[in-house]
Amino acid sequence: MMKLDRPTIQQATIELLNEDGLDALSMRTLAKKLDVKAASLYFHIKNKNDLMVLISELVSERVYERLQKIDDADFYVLAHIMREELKRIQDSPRIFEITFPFTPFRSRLIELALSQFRDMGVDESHLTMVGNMGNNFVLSYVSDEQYFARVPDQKMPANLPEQLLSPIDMANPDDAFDYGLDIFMAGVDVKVKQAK
Amino acid sequence: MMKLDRPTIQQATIELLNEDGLDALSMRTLAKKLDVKAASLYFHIKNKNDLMVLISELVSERVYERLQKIDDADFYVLAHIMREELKRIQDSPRIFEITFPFTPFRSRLIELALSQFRDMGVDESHLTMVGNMGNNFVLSYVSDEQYFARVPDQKMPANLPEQLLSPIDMANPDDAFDYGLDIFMAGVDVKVKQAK
DNA sequence: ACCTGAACACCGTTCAAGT
DNA sequence: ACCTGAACACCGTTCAAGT
Repeated sequence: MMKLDRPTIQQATIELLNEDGLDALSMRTLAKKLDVKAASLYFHIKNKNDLMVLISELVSERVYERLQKIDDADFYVLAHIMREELKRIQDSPRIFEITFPFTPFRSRLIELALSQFRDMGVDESHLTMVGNMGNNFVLSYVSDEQYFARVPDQKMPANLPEQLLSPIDMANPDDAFDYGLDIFMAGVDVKVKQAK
Repeated sequence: MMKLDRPTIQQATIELLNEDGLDALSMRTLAKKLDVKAASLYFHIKNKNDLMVLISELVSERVYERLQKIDDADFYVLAHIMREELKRIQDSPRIFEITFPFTPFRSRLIELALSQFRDMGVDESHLTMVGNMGNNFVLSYVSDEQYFARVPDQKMPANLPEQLLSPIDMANPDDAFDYGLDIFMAGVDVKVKQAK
């Protein structure tokens, strides 16, 4: 029916991810969704890893484009936009974790974050550490959000100390994200001032 | 030859991980290493996920036992010991990420970390957030360490801005870890004082 | 009690062959 | 140029059958 091309494959991949998650995504299920045979996909994409990179690049591009429209965006802004775009695709944080990080748009985001930290006063020798840490914070946070949104409450252990971890206080996930981001940014600030 | 039991399987799994990594670990390769057929493994363990949990529990137990011997261990100590034990098994951070977190020893570690943060003055409503963040920091850090130790330098892009990211400044990975941990702990401190 | 042969229902990927 | 049938070399898991 529909002509098969990379954007179509990309779109179907995202739909499949949002329906059943990364573990259910195979070249065969993807082909079935597109009413095509698995082998056909290989005419348009090199392999499955390529497909994963395509997704991480799409997310990175969306984040990058949104940031272009904002003047003087700091890491607070970057982190919030990144989280929003990651949340649009189920398991996208895991995809970021398993793919090679230095693809075009993702590299630009890294450069951007690094320049933001440089502006905060972080010295060169610690820049990549801080950049990685900021990146990992956002990825892990959204990964946890998506994980606990899927794990049914019953599977949570009932004998936890004072019910502390039940739904991982995802009651106010937005506040919790801001709180964590504050911790990170305040910590960076302290270290910058210490160095002076 | 050797009698097959859970500890033997556990040991072989760790050796296989340290030789070829998680992606190369299959029930069949594991069986081959033990001079046994894949089906035999299922007499001793429920399934592959069970095996992954076994590994995460082993690491957690080692961390827990070491912490028991230290009086007044704070999160600095916990994080350092956790990193050391994670580093002993290739891809163990990824195993932590894909397995259910509330297993016996791992739960104890979580409780321990939470009580450490409580002692620092973190209030109940933010405890799990801070606990998750500390946990994610250590896991992501070791994951990155192991990742960049395996990716050959040639695969790194040559056109990065000022060579900033080349070996991800893994020149002094220990200092970088301390720096990141300082950021986190200092940030927590700031937020605690803010709340007062 | 412990192990295996054989099978089932999947994978990712390749490639000659079709249109 | 684009798609497919068929195959290859793998997976995790089950289970009747063997000892």
